[in-house]
Amino acid sequence: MTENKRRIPTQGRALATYEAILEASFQILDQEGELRLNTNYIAERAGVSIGTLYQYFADRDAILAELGHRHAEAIRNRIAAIVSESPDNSDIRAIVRALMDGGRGKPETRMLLSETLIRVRGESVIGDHHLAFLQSVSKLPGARRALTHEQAFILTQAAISLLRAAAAAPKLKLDRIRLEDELVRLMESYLAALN
Amino acid sequence: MTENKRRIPTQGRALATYEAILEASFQILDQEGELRLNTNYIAERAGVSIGTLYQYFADRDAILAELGHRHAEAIRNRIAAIVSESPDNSDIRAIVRALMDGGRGKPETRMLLSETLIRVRGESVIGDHHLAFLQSVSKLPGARRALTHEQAFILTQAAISLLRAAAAAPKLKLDRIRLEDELVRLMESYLAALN
Amino acid sequence: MTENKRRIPTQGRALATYEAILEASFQILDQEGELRLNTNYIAERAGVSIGTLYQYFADRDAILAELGHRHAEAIRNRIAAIVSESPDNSDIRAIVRALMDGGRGKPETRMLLSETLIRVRGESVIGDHHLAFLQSVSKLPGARRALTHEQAFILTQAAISLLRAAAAAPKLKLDRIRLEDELVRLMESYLAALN
Amino acid sequence: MTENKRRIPTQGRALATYEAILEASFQILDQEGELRLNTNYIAERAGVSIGTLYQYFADRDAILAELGHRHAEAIRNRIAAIVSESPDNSDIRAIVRALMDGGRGKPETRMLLSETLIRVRGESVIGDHHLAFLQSVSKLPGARRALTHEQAFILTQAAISLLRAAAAAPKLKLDRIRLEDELVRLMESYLAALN
DNA sequence: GATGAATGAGAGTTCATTCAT
DNA sequence: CATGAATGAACTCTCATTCAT
Repeated sequence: MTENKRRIPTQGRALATYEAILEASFQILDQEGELRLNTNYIAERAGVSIGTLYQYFADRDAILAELGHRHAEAIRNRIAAIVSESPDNSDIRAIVRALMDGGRGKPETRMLLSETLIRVRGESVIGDHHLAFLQSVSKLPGARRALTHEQAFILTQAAISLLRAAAAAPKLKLDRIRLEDELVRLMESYLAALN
Repeated sequence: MTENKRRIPTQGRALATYEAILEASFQILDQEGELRLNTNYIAERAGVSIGTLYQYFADRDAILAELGHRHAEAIRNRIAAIVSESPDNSDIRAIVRALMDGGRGKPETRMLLSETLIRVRGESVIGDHHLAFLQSVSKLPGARRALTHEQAFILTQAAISLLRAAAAAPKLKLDRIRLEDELVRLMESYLAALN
Repeated sequence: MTENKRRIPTQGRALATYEAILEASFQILDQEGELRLNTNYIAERAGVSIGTLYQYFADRDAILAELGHRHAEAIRNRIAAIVSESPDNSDIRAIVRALMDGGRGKPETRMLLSETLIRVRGESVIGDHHLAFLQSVSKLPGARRALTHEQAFILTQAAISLLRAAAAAPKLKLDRIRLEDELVRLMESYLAALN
Repeated sequence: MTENKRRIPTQGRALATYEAILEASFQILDQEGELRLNTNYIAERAGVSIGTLYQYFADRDAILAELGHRHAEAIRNRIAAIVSESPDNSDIRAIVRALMDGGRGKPETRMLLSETLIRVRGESVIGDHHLAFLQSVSKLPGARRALTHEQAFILTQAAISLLRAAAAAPKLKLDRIRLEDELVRLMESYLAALN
């Protein structure tokens, strides 16, 4: 809110411009990498002038932040959807899968968006994830006790962090299915150990 | 070795210069952040000319890589030392502690160095960590079976990744002791689950 | 056209800037020599920022190329004008004179511009000269037969090359009138020998 | 003599070093192009220290000049040899052939060496060529009269200049045999026209 | 609101040359 | 004589951002 120095438009053409800028940014990020993501190029790809871009976003980071924000929201929605669909069955695997598949773009892009969000918005973001994550986890049979700050951190960040590490090292060619299995194993065993 | 396009000196003055450049780089990174780490400033702080800097390092990344290399080596040495000192007692906690305390600088700096190393040197680095890590872990009672690629990845990267995440969000003010406890718990329970 | 990575402006202020950069470049080249022709100095003399310069020209060579392009065009126009004015009388001397006098600047500068154009744009340029040149030459009484590749090369390059050589050695203090006479003699005798 | 600020060695090891520097320079020029011809690299390839290089050559241009000097000398020797072998038969073709084949290296390299010599030593060089050239030409039946400055220039530079132009535009793929024929035709017809 | 020309600090890098050892 | 570590002026080019129109 206060972080975006510019108004977020809610109507018509202005909204379309706003979205075009974000979409262009995402495309560049996903297709050409972070190095090519500069404001002039974003404006060009979005079909607006650089001046217009700055009418909607205070600076370069604001664009990145919004992109990261939406990415995080997509993941949270996914988790929420999974949980609401089958509240009894909601388990670790569903959450892990949401983390792996949620959002758009290549794993590297998704990683970068998560990173960026943390970098430019700081703590609050992790708080967001905490919320969605813990809400889901707390419904699990094995999560009775109150969690310490550090335990919550592990629960909410372990899978994300490891997926990030995996995305950062594509040369390792980790198998997605097996990785999912191991992440589930990691978290389930940790959850069990907490009780 | 071959990655450094410039000669690594072995004698007197040149070696001192080489070290001065690395030391200055580390100081800047630790005290002023990555943004201020530019080659001109490094040279200035090292008390050498920019030309001298480029006689020892092919480019900016080469400096970062060497710093990361040394950081990783420090951690490996630490792990090796812990294990060799009390081979029977070597346990997960010792390894986690090595990861948390090994190397110099603020957590953020250490994180950045690990990152950088992965970014500029790629896979091989993770391989190095794998080696040191697995050698230690494999001596533990609970690690009998052959590990899959993905399991090894989890074992070697979980603690590192989470420490990285913790370093990236200093605002969370996580307690180091408790975090260590949880990391140990996480890994021990995972190891147990693997058998 | 496609070689200029940056947009060529067609409107007011931008066009003036574009021309100012070219004019400043030409002045520097003509007055201070190629060594002083660096982008910062060009921008300074043109009264624009270095950033502006790079908005219109992809790199230093692009400026030189455009200068060379205009120079070549000036010569071609001159030849065309001479030929169209007195189509019957158009002779070798008119062409040689166009080569000697066409374009602006000192002989050294003109030579350098021709050179540069060839260096950065390659063959196509020579092709352009060929065209203008041969069109003129082919109207002469003594040029009936079809020319081989090598003959056309001699016809189009002999005068240019020798003028270049003359410009490169100002210490020889060659007399322009006499040089013109000899170039005419050279080419007329060659043309005669071709038949 | 006065141009080389350093002594030209005539004995043993020093001479070998001197030659090694020149040879390395030539190799670099011919194989890797002018851009890679920097003093540090020359010293490295010559197997001497940069300091030693500067013991024998006042500056970078001095090396280039000596290379150009030797190149010109090779051509002169060639012409002299051709003429002395068959003084009766010595003709334009022999001279043109000497210009085309004399010296070592690719056409581009030879061209560059000629250029360089002119650039760094100026007029005197052309004088050298004049000498050798005119001596040969004056023995021809068709060159009786005294030549003007400009006529001598044409005679001595036409073939060189055109060969230079040909070397500068390798894309034209001019045929060496045919080009030789045309150069001979050009010069013979000019010589005839002079009488 | 929208435009896009203009800005300019600053980054990385090269290379001829010097001089203490 | 030879070494090679050190120098630093100079250069090209990028990109986030501003502001007059």
